[in-house]
Amino acid sequence: MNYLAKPVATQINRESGSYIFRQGEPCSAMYYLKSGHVQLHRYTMSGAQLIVHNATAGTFFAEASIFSDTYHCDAICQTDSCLLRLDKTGIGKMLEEDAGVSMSFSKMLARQVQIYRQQVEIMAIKSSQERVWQALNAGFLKGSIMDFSAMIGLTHEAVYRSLAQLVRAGRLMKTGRGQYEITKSNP
Amino acid sequence: MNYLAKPVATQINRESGSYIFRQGEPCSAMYYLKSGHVQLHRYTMSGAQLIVHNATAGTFFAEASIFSDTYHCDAICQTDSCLLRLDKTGIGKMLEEDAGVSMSFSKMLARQVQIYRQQVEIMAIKSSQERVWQALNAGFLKGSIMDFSAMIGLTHEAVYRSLAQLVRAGRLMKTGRGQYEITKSNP
DNA sequence: CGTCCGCTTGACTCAGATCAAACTTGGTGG
DNA sequence: CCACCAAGTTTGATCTGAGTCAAGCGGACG
Repeated sequence: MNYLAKPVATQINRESGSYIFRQGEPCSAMYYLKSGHVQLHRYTMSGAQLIVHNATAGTFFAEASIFSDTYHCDAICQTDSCLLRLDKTGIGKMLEEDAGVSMSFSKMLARQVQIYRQQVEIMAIKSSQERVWQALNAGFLKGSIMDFSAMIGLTHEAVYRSLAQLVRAGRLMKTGRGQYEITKSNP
Repeated sequence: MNYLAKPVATQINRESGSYIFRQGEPCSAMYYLKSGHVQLHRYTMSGAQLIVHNATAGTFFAEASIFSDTYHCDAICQTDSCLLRLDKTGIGKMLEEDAGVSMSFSKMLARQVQIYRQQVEIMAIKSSQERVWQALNAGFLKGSIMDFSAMIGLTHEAVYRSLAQLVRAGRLMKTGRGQYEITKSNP
C-alpha cells in the first residue's frame, strides 16, 4: 500500500443530524451516498431555509462543487449515513486523464440540470393544488410531507390542504398517514 | 474537403420569433449563440409558459440535451440570432475521445447547476419584494421586466410594484424606462 | 409513560393574482 | 411624415387563495 498517495475515495460514517459540509466552506470533495439520507440546505438572506436537494442512497451529491471554490449549501445527514468522500483534486485528475470518467460525470450533471429545470417549472405554478399535483407526478415526494413542501416552495399546511383536495377530487389515494398514491396518471 | 464526414459545427442564422427546436422533438444538437437572444420555454400542463433559460450572446444552450433523447423545452429566437449548431453525435465523439473537451463541458454543466440552484432558492422566497431584490442582486434582470418576472415566478404587475417599492425605499435607482440600478449592495 | 415530531384541520388576514386601463416607445406601411 | 399598431411599462381596484397562527391527534422512541 502506498502511504504517500492520498486515497481518492474514503468511506465515512456520520450519524443523523451531523453536517458533512457547510455553506461558504472551501470545497474539498464530492460525495457518494451509500446508505442513509442527506439533504442540501441553503439559507436565504431573510433566514429561511430551503432544501435544494435530497440525496438518496446510491446517488452522488455536491458534484458541481468539484469546479467550485466554496460550497454553496449545507449538507446535513437526516439519518445515520454511510458515504464515500471523493477527493476534489483526485477526481479532478481523473477527469483530466480519463475521458470515460469525464463523460459519465457530464451525464450526471446533465441529469441534475434537467431535474432542476423541472423543479423551476414546478415552482412557477401559482396554484398550490396544481403545483402539488405536478410535483407528485414528477416523483418529488420521497420523504416526509414537510420536506416535500420545502422542496416545492409551499408551507406544509398548504400542501396538506392540497393533498386533501386531490384526494376528495379522486386524483389521489390516501394509503396511510402521510402516504399517498396517484390513482390515474390523467394530467 | 471531405464530403463524407458531417461537420460537427454549422453556423445558422435565424430571425426573431423562429424556433430552433421544440419540446418533445428528438435531440440532434446543442447550440452556441454567437449573437442575438434565445429563450428556452416550457409549457406547464395548465398551459402557462415559463422561461427556464435566457441564452445571451457568447454562451451555450441545450447542453444537457446531448445526453437526452428529446428536447425538454422550446427554443425561440427573441431577436435575429446567429448560432453555431453543434451536432450531438459529433460532440458525443469528442467527449469520448478528448478528456479536455469533456472536462470543460462538465464545468459548463456545473455552472448551470449552480445557477439553477440559485433560481430555485430565489423562487422559494415568499415575499415578492425580497424575491425581486434577490433576483436583481443575482443578476437575473437582463432583458425586459416581463421576462424577468416570468423567470422568478411572479406576475409583471407584482414585479413593477416591488420595483417601485424598492426605489421608494432607496435600495434601487430608476435609470430609465424599465431600467434599474442597485444603489448599494447592502443585503 | 412522557416527550417529540410529523400529520391534519380550523379561522383569519393580507399579499399577490387578476382584470382593467392609460401611457410610452418603436416599428410599419400608406 | 404621420397614422396606426404592437409590446412593454405603470398604476388602480378587487378578490381569492396561500401564509400565519393555533390547536388537536397519532406514532415513534427512549
